[in-house]
Amino acid sequence: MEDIVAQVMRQWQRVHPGLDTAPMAVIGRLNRCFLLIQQAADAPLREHGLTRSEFDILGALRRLDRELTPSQIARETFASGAAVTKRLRFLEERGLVARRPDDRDGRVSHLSLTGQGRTLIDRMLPEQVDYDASLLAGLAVERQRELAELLGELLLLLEGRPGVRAL
Amino acid sequence: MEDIVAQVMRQWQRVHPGLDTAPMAVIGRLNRCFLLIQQAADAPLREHGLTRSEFDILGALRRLDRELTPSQIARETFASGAAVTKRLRFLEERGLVARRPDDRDGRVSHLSLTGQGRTLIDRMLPEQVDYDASLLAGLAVERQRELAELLGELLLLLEGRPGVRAL
DNA sequence: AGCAAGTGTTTTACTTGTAAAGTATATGAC
DNA sequence: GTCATATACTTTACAAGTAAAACACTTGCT
Repeated sequence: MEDIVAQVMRQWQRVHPGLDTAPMAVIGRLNRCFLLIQQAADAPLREHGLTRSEFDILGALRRLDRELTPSQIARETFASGAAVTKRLRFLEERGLVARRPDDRDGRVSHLSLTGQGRTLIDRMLPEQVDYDASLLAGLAVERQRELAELLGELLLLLEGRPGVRAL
Repeated sequence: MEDIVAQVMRQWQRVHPGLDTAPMAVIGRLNRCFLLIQQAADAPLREHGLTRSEFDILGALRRLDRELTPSQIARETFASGAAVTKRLRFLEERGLVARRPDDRDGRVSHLSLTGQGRTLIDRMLPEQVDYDASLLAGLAVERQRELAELLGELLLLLEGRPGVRAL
């Protein structure tokens, strides 16, 4: 049986016989897997009234286990400053994060999880991981490991480019 | 050297020692690879004044090599009908696709590439494939093949779910 | 024929994200 | 001290997508 990307590659071969479609086999599939996974995995978040991006902010605050400034959050979650501003407003209004001014630098503020925020992320995270695991469940564990390793190689490569960096 | 997702996994391990972070190794990396690739690969499209989604419509018309209705385009490009309507308006205004009414069914129209549209996609496609190839170039060909195969397995699995289907 | 139900497409109202400009504060040269 | 420049963050104006409603037409039942 053939996946949708293999079908698309064959269609291209028919109209452009000379074309080397090999890169599509990786990148097309990666795109398609991403979209299907995202669609599936965002559903449980919606039930808690959060978008993926908001969840990522709570996650960053929890896993780094300390206060973060808006720009640190932007870097950690690979988001623009403007996007972080909006999300923090929402998370503050919902009482999930709290803001504290910096003592020395008036431009900066520090965000932390409230009790409620921490409770929420600690409930959601295992849910999310389990859900992710269920999406992969049809793949043998050894295949999952191979896939993780190959994606790690690729990611390291892509991170080497001009692109964004963490922390 | 460690990729960003491996770092995040270690951070989670520190604050939640019991947590099985293995699913993140696949899904987190897949997400991150997707975002970096998208960011990189969309740049050449912008130079031609197209978004990825508009490019996908031209691509579908080219590779299927026949007229398509808006709903066929929606299915082929995994987009909502509303999104397709907007994109077709833009592509028509730019003279890249042409619309023709159906003889028998007044609700339906048929879209085809104009000469200009076909010239554009035939120029862009090899560019895009080459660009994709360059993103993967740091990975040995054999590793690329393995990655494509594993992603194909995963994709087949994910397509089996309730989700969207092609053609 | 006439109407209920279904299908194909577009429109509307809204959400989310971005780039660029704007605001406020800090830093270093003089 | 004060000014130019840099930094941190927010606001604004806009782009692009969606879900649900609206619209237009077709189909099949009677």
